Amino acid sequence: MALRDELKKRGPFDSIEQEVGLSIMRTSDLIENRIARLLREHGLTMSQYNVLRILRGEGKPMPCLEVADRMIQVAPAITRVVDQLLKAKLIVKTQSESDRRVFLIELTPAAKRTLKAVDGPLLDLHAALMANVPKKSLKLLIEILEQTRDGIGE
Amino acid sequence: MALRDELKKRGPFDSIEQEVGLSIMRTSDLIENRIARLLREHGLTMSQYNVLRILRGEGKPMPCLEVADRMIQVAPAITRVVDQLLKAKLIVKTQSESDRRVFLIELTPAAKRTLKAVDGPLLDLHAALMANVPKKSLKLLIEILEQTRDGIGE
DNA sequence: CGCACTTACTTTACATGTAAACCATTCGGA
DNA sequence: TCCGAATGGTTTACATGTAAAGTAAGTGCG
Repeated sequence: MALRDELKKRGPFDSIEQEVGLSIMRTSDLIENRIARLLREHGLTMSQYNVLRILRGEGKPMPCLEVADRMIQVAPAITRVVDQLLKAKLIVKTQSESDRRVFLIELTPAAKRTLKAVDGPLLDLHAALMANVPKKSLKLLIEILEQTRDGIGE
Repeated sequence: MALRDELKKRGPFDSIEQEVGLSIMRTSDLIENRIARLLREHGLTMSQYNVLRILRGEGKPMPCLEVADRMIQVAPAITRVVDQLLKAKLIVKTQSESDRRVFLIELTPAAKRTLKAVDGPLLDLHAALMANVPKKSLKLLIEILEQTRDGIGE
């Protein structure tokens, strides 16, 4: 369905650029909702999952802010997510000995199990979300979006 | 820059579908941030602006939930935004006489002035955000994203 | 007529994002 | 060596999104 109808918008868009912007944001929203719902079934929120995923990718303890940096998130947000994950016993936090300002976080075995349980369904979900779009369009989409982001960079 | 580098991701993506999903979400985020910043200069948040914009589009008083519906937002969120806009004297709220459950909201002259002041800069911003992308790609983007959304619909 | 059901909102509780101010620790340089 | 600046985090305050429960006011049907 055309975006204009989805949004029950009366008039036409003011410009094609505006329509593209809204289109990207709307599509993103739909995808996020679906992913969030899947993760919720496993007791995780998006940002909690992201922290765990980054820690797994790294494979060893990481400073909080470095995790935040990879999520392109601001510091206060990480502090809270880390607190939640600590409470859920999905990570452990230790003070670095070489620099006592630094706190390192690390996955617990329980977190690793949870991640493993999420892997398959999440991959399936991504595939399902894009099932309607031919591979060729997907490649094109990646290219155009990358080009778009390059033009936005602050 | 490739998404993988932007996210400082170590390994490759697990699938092209996943990469597209992340790419859409990341691009959306960048756009939203820029728009939010512009609106903030005019004392508005995204959702406040959206409410005002919808009211202007309608041109006459509207029930709260109908506004929420067009924003694809859930009821509680609207209640709060409406409260803020009331406090900022950008809308007025009256109880419908025909159905006393319904509360109608309407723009104040101040809101109309604010909207008018935002129109130009916002249109310029949308154009600037997409300046890097050829018109043809924009049209393609709209098509592919629409196709994507059609495949997601719940 | 009267009671169950729906509708239009509001309230509360929780997760998240942003900005600004605040600690503690470390670093760099006079 | 001592002090101010930079760094790693936390806290607070505010806007937003979601879910769930509650309230007030219509609607429908026996």
